[in-house]
Amino acid sequence: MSDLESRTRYNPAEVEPRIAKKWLESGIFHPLPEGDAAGNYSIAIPPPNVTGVLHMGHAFQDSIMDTLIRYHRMRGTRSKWIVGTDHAGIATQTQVERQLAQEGTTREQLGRERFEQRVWEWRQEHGGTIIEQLKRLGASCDYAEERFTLDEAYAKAVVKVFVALHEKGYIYRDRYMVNWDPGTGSAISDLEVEQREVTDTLYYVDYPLASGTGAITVATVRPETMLADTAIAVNPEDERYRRLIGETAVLPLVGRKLRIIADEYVRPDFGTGALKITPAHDPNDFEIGRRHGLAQPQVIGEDGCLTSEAPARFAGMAVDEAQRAVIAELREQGLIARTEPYVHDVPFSQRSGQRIEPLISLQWFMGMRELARPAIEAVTSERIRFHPVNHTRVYLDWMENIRPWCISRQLWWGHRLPVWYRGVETYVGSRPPRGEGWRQDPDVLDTWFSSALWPFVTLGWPDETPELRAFYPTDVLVTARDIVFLWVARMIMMGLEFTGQIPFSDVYVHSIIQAPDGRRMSKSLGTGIDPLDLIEGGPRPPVFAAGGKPAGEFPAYGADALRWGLLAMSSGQDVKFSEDKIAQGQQLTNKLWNAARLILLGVGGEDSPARAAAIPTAPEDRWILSRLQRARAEVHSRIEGYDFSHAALALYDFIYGELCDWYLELIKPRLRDGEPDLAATLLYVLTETVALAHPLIPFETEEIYGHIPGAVGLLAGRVSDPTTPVDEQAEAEIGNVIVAVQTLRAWRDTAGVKAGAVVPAKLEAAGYDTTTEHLARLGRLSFANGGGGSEIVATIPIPGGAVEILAGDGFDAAAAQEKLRQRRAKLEAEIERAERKLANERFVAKAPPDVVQAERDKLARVRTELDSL
RNA sequence: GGGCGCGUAGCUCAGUGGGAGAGCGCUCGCUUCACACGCGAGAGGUCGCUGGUUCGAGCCCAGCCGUGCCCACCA
Repeated sequence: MSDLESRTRYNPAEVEPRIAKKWLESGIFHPLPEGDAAGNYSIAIPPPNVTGVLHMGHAFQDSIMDTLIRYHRMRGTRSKWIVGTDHAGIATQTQVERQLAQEGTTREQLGRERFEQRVWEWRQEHGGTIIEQLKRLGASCDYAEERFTLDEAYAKAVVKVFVALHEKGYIYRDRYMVNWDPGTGSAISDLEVEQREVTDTLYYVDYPLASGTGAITVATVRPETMLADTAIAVNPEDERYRRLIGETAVLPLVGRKLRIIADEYVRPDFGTGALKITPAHDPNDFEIGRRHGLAQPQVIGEDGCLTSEAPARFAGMAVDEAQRAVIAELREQGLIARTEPYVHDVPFSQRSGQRIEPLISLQWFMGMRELARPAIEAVTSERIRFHPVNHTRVYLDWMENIRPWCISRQLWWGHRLPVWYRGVETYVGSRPPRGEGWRQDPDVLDTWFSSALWPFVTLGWPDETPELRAFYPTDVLVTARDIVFLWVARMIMMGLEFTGQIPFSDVYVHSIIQAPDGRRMSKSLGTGIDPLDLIEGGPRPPVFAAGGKPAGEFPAYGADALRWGLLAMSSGQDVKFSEDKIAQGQQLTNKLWNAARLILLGVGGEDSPARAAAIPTAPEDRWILSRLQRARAEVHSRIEGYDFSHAALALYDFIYGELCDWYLELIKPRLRDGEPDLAATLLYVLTETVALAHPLIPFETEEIYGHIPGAVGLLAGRVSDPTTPVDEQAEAEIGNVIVAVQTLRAWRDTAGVKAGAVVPAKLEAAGYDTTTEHLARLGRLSFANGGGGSEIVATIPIPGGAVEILAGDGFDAAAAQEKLRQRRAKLEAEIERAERKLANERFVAKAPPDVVQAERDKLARVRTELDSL
């Protein structure tokens, strides 16, 4: 216990690694797969990228999940936090390719097999980083069963799912318009595309009519795609063009004849009302082309260069180069009628940051309509509930308009498609059919395909394992809203399709933590911070230096302070990161540490195990047990309602504002007297306080618990759900003392009474029979018994009456008088207001009776107080 | 274009019908024997604007202003 004596500051740097080690060795985090999911509690972690390092979003999300898991574990529910990492196709491949580039080589030079091996080696080396960081944060995951989305068992499950969905006809191959990402050289899904505002030039280009009677002018921002035009479309209702429908125009630079067609899609009020149709390079034109049976010549290839279908002089040019060349020729021929700057949204790849090149490609798709139906029903029937609820609508809107998912990726790192080709034959299965010459599809699956199976494949599916029975369905999915569609929706669909059960019953969508300047936290913007720098101390980036905080270093706040601060920051909204909240967490841990010191050192080393003293008689003891019970109820219900900021603040208010500010101050004299019943109560209160706080600030509470005489095992594994009586009478008695002491302190301050001076006084108030000594000590008064004769120099109203100050040490009588005068004025104003309100007939008639009664009570109370002055 | 949210003390944010709150910052006072990275006491808000509903509005409704995010195939 020596560190308790010597350390007046809580020292997380020393405590946390030591406690983490104890937890990991204890096996508490690894529940046996017994019972069923209905009786157990489980959460599947959103698997971080295997390449990743912990960022603030993880720290936040993991603090929430750990709070839930620890809370349920301590309530005696078998609780499992499924943990692992995601192979993260594009992200990981990009990282390793970057490394190869530094070595002066490329994946192509290495070849597929050796490249994949390199990635595995890379994973071996760096894949454990984020898991170690989770441990440092105190996350009580089941590390004994860490999963990886490319593990052998996982891969088997992925193949099984692919084959099954193919057999049902949901997975199919098609030549279709896809989002081609020139940066990664792969198709990507709609969800990986983001719109960015771009200023382009809108070119008005004249297409001469074949009849030689003039020209039709079209507007385009992508003149280079005109080389693949196959028609011009106008709105059938557009009077200006009606006579031209069915005629032909001549495609400049190419000479191809273009039919002028009518299509409702064309908006007469935009541009010239005539639209050039390029089925191979624009999603809308693709649809229009299909409707009208147009050819789909492709002039831009997957390499981002013009193909041989473009006129020879353009073939091989990069897209932007081709654009310049096309414009130059059009100008030469006088075919550009005019240009104007044009601001619009353009698709970019979230992966590579490059502008998406829409083109037609042969890819594998997954039809989602059938899978979406039960996933919609699961939410409308409230078998799955979103928190906050307004995400429900967003989910349903997206699901009801769901579109096919392009699942093939032209990458090497990932689950390779279980598809085999020989000539014109295609076979789908885990292994190639008998016979020579079968070649596997080179593509891999979108990473989210395997992620969608996470909650059940991690538990052993497709085998019927005890783990699956014990922990599936999981209870809650904790995530940010940016992957609700990408991941959550797909897990619901896949879970229902393959297990027949919802994968989780609740989805908690938490806030996104932004940098203090309101931008998103991002390493590349310089707006991110490493949570470890807050835990252990580290550089404070300039963006975080604002608000009085100097540039330089973060102090070592410790994991508990970080966790508490993050929870306190959480809300339904996005929130700006607040270092002050972390500091508040540190303040709390320090306060709790010193409260523990006072108690543990105060009760002596004697072996007095914590017990609720029979039924304590001292009002302050009954008060703290009552307040503890209320705090317990409050914190528990906040956790269960996914309201973590209020849980954190309720805990803070109890520890700081009740336990430390009042209870410990009230019992100090008794503590010095070494009263045994008090020791028992103190140890009980301390034990239950650290138990209540443990899910939020696990390290320190575990450390303190270890110092409590008679404490058994680890707090993290302690199961207890005690209740202590709520005691209204004690709450009233001590509540009055608190108000009275605060009033007296305020009076002393303004009256200029020396802070340390004990002032002679007389108590003229009811309700302090059992608490007179408390009032005297904390109010620094000495109550003269009987006597009298002394002059009353001030009267201080307190609940139930007043304290009369007798002539004592010199103080500012004028200031005291002024204080009293102010109080009187305030009381008179309140009386006036209450009287006016009660005189209002409509108020008395229409307001609820209890409100009216409360107003009457208040008026009576205030009148009494005024009279006593 | 559609949808969702936000605008409360200098800063970051609580507060969904009955007399405005927290943390930080600021001011004043305290080396009180758990904690001076502490303790005590204060100052500081026309609750974005306008109108409405109500006995009563920061809270409900409408409009406006400002601001953020999500979805969406108008060249």
